[in-house]
Formats: sequence, C-alpha cells, structure tokens
Amino acid sequence: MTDINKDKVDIFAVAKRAKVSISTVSRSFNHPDLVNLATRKKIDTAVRKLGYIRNRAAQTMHGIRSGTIGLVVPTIDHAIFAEVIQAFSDSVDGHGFTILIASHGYDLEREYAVLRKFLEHRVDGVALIGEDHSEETYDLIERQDIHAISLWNYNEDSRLSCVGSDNKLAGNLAAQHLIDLGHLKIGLVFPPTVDNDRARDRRNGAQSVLTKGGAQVYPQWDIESTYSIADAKDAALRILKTEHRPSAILCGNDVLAMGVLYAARSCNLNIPEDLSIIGIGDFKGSNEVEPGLTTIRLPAREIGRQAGEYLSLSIIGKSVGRRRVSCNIELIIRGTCKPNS
Amino acid sequence: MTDINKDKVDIFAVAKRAKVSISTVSRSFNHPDLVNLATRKKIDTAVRKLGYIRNRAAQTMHGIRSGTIGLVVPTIDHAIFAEVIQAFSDSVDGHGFTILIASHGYDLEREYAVLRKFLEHRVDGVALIGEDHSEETYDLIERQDIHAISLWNYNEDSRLSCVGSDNKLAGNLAAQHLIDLGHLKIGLVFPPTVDNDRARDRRNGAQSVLTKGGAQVYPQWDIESTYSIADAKDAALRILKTEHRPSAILCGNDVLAMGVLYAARSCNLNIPEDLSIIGIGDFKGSNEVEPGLTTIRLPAREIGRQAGEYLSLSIIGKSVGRRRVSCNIELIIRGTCKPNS
DNA sequence: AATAGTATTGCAAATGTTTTCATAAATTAG
DNA sequence: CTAATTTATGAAAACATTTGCAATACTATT
Repeated sequence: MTDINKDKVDIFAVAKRAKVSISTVSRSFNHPDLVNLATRKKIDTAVRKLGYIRNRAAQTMHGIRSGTIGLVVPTIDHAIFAEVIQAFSDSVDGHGFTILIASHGYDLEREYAVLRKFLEHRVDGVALIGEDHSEETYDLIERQDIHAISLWNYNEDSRLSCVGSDNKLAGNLAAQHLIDLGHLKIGLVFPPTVDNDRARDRRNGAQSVLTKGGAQVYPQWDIESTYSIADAKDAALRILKTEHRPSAILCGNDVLAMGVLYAARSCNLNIPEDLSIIGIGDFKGSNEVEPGLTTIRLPAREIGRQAGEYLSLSIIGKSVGRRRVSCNIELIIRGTCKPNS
Repeated sequence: MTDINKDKVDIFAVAKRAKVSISTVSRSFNHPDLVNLATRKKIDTAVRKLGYIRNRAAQTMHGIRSGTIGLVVPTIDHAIFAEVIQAFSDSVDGHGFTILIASHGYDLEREYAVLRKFLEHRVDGVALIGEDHSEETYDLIERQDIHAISLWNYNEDSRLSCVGSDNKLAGNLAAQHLIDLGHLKIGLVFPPTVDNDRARDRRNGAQSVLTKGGAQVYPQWDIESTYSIADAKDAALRILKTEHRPSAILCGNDVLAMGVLYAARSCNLNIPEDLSIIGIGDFKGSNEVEPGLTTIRLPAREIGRQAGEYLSLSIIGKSVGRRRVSCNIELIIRGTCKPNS
C-alpha cells in the first residue's frame, strides 16, 4: 500500500507520490522556473491524482500575505452598498484577493468587534464605509499598522485614505436645484444622521444652501426615515396629507425619494405638477420610474472600483501613503422637478 | 531592554511579559478553566498592553476550524441576493463564523475557480446558489468532503443539502392566478435560463400551467431580459407598443415586473385596467409601488437564515447528513392584476 | 505526618508550509 | 580533460500556534 497516510493530502503526500522532496513541490508552486520541467510535470500529475489543494493558512504563517481583504459595511442589503460591494469585490478579485465581509448594522461597537475578528484572520487590508468610527477602531488600525481605506465619503481631512464623493456637495447641489427652480417651501426626508457622516454631510449641505436661499423648512416637513422605501412612503404620507404642504421634497437618497414618489401617487398628486421631488444617489430604477427621478448621481461603481484598486496596490506595495480620491458627482435632471409656479 | 523582539507581538511576547510559558498563554485562551485566575489576569494585562491579536492561521494548522464559510453567488448586486446574503451572514455570524464572499457573474467556470480559492483558505463550509453547477464543482465538493449547501431553490433530488423554495411551484402559482382571472393572452418576461435553474424552474412551472389552462403565448410575447429594470422596461415596451398585445404579463421576478410596470405607464396604459402584471419574489418596494405589485412571495430572509443556521450547525457537528428544507411561498394579491373582461 | 489526589504549569512535539543553505549533477569554458 | 559555472534537488530551520505528557505544588484525608 502506497497510501499509508490514508486520506491526509498534504505536500508530503504529493512529494511522496511524485518521488521528490517537499521542497521541490513547494518550489514548483512558488518558483516554477527553478524546477525542471519533467519534475514539474510529475508533481502536477500527483497533485491532480490526489486532489491536493494548497493550504494558505500554512503559507500565511511565513509572513506571506493571506490574500484576504476585510470589508465592513453597515449593511449588505441596501441598493447602494450592494453596488459598491460588487465593484469593490470585482476589483480586488482581479488582484487575487478574497473578501471577508461582515455588516454591523450601524453599530460602531460591532464594527470594532468585526475589525478585530478580521485581524485575527490576518487580512492584508480593510475597507470601511465612511468616516464615523469609534476611537477604538481608529486606534486599532493605527496600532496594527494595517492597510485601510474609507469608502464612500470624501473628506480632505480624513484620518484614513479615502475614496468617495463629497456628500456635502451632493446636498448643496440638490438644494440649489430646488432653489433655482424657485421652490421656497421645502420638505426634507433624511435617514438618521447619528454615526452616519454621509447622511449628515448631505443634510448639512442641503440645509446651508436652503437657508442661504431663503427657503423655509417647517419642522413638520423635516422628517426622519430609516433607509426603507416603506418607511419613507409612510413618512411622506404624513406630510402630504396635510393642507399645508411643501412644493418640493428633498430626499437623503433615492430609496427614500421613491417612497415619497409612491406616497404622492397614492395621494393622487401629480408629479412634478403638484410636487417636486429630488433624490441623491441615482440608483438602479431611478431612471426607469415614471416620471424619471431627478437626482444627484453618486458614482457607486466607480468608488468601489477605485477603492479596490487603491487598496490592492497599496497592499502589493506598488503605491504608498495616504491618498484621498474624490469621485465626481452630478445633477441628473429627469422628470420629478419643475419650476415653482 | 525587555523588548528585544521589538514589535513582533506574538504569543511569545505575551508569555514573556506575563512571565509564564507560551503553553499557559495558549491555554488561557482555549481552556481558561485550566489556568489559575491570577495567572489569567496577568496574561490578560499583557495582551492588552501589547495589543496582541491571535493568529487564526496558526490555529487552523492544527486541524482547528478556520471559522470561515465561503459564499459564492452569481452577483451581489441584485435585490434578491443582497437580502439572502444579509440574512445568511447574520445567521452564521451568530455562530462565530466569518464569511468569505465572491461572485461569478453566472459563469460556472468562475464559480469553480472561486470554490477552489475558498478551499485553499480552508473554509469550514461553502454555500452556493441554486443547483446548476459544473460537474467539476460537484466533484470537488464531494472529494474534499466539505460541508456544503445549496441556497434558494428547493429540489427533492438535490445533490447537495438545500434550503430554498420550490421555484417551479412559484411559476405554477403565478400562472394559475392569471388563468383564474380569465386571462388567455399572456406575455412572458424572463431572464436567461441557461445555467440558472431557478429561472428555468419558474418558467417551466408557468408554461405548463398556461398550456394546461389553454392560454396563448405568442412567440413575440415571450421575451428574455437580463436581470435589470432598464432592460425589462425596454423589452416590455416592444410588446406593449404593438396593437396586438397580451392582457397580462407574467414576469420571472419582481425587478422585471417593475420594468414592465414602468413601461406600461410610459405607454399611458392603466394598470390593472389595461394590463395585468404579476411578478415573482416580493422584493422591497413591490408593496409600496402604486399600484402594489401582485406577486409570489419568496421568503428570502428566511432562506438565508435557515441556510446559515443549518450550515453552521452541520459544521459544528450538531447536525449531520443531507437535509432539504422547503420554505413556503405564497401568492400576494395587490393591485396589478384584475379579471380579464 | 504521610498519602493520595488535584490544580497548575512547562517542555517538546506536532501542524503544513516556505526558504536558506548546502550538495550533487550537468553543462560550459579553457 | 579538468575547472568553473549553472541547474536541480534535498535537509533542516522557521513560522505561530495547540496539546499530550510530565513535573511540581498545593489540599484534603486518614
């Protein structure tokens, strides 16, 4: 019986079967040019016959990179993050990295816990969403001196490298568009802004332009809604059912805007004749809905791609130092806004 | 200088600082009951001061589980998968597992490659979507004898354990509803069915009921659309603009149904008066759109949760053998279908 | 006070690789 | 034909842990 160690298929089994030493086997994987073609073929055959699969855990122990990148997001199940995650994944995949993913549900303590878990797995780098993180989290990243990047928001003073868009500017642009159209009675539908710098920046950006433009935002028109189309619809119904309603509603993102749009329709309001609506994000479907949603386009795929690219290169060592990348945003005019009469 | 090995913070550094042997440090992590409380405290302090983080790669080499689960999906950026992924992630997270994720873009060769990569990382288990996989993929899973599960589709003959819904039945139910309402001129909008058993099952399920019910599906009403609201809208416009159009359209999923709904609106057709639409899935927003989308609800979260639970337990060893779980689906009647006049 | 446990700790082997160094074989140059 | 290279391979140390076994120290019996 040649198969003494029955089923354990490790590098020894391969070496034995190919009648060479384990060094040669290892070399044939890592530096094939250093081993004879005939030998390599023998090894290859043995590998195939035995169904050998290399053990990265063992490799990682030599200071060799684990080939993994940790991605921590608030939640996977949001149109917006799903798109970023996909692009990020494709991008790092191209460099041979595998993604460890986890969500924290907007709980920064959980975010910290997830980060620690990732570090136990010796990820080569981590990507976080936005800039609101606990001090512990930032500390950990700095002490462990791990490659890290913040996605989605752009901030010239970011503590980490970042790839994202200027969310404050997004708020500015949306508000300015409404002001330019002559709207003065404006409603706001935003997600909770605590521990969420993206939403906060947009909101502040919008507010400042509105104030400057002389618009009124009555408190009862300023509502908070979780990131959910159902919630946003409910919330919007509350504003729209009153006699005294705004002529336009500015939404923190396109999902909320969709909710508002549906709410308007269920009140038999015509869009944009009876109400203007503007969103932020330009998600899938925003262009197809009738009428098409006027919004601020944030280049989700571009952000994910660039972030993945930068982080990969920075790990591989082809790029160093902090970098801050700002991805362009633009106003997309479709059918949900019209001049105030 | 006590810190000879400058920065390398491993179990030795901790041991030295706590003035105990590395065995004791290791034990204090893995079998705390076997080490004296005072010693444990010393170790704890050392760990904190040094910022030590355990190395799972080294642990994994002892046959200890890696604590990771590989999840391979066609794509992350689909409403439907995002929801399943989130639920699955939450579920396995509760058992201490971390997810490795990758997408293959409906390319089964890439799926195989991803699976191999995961196995190099010594994942404790893998989850795949559906039952269409290459023979190589099935082989690999069987030869490596790894815990595996197929999500999303239920099939009593599945080769792997599975947690999902009966997609054929979903097709049946959708078609039956239209038949029951007296529709006979029916259009079909489905995604490509090659290498996609879920879509294929739905389609076959729908077809068989339609045929039995005496409905007509003219070839020009039978269209294929990628999983995209934009594509579906375009496709639907082609049918709807003709004089001779169906009285109802059955869609392979809710995203496509949304596309059809928007297409109808842009043709100034009233839903459901001029056209009935039924989807499959019951995604977010399907309830909120006006009118609400009639559809077949597939319990995405439930599937993700149960799959995560089963796979975790099966890895931990609390459950064994193949299991096939069928998650209930139901017809959700909303506003997009009405009896044919 | 001696004996038998029991609680606590350390030593050393083991885990599956990679890599340095040394050695042997083959090739080339002189 | 010998010396000098070059090519190809193997032995053993290293990586960061866990764990079986042995040794020591303590506690409770009688």
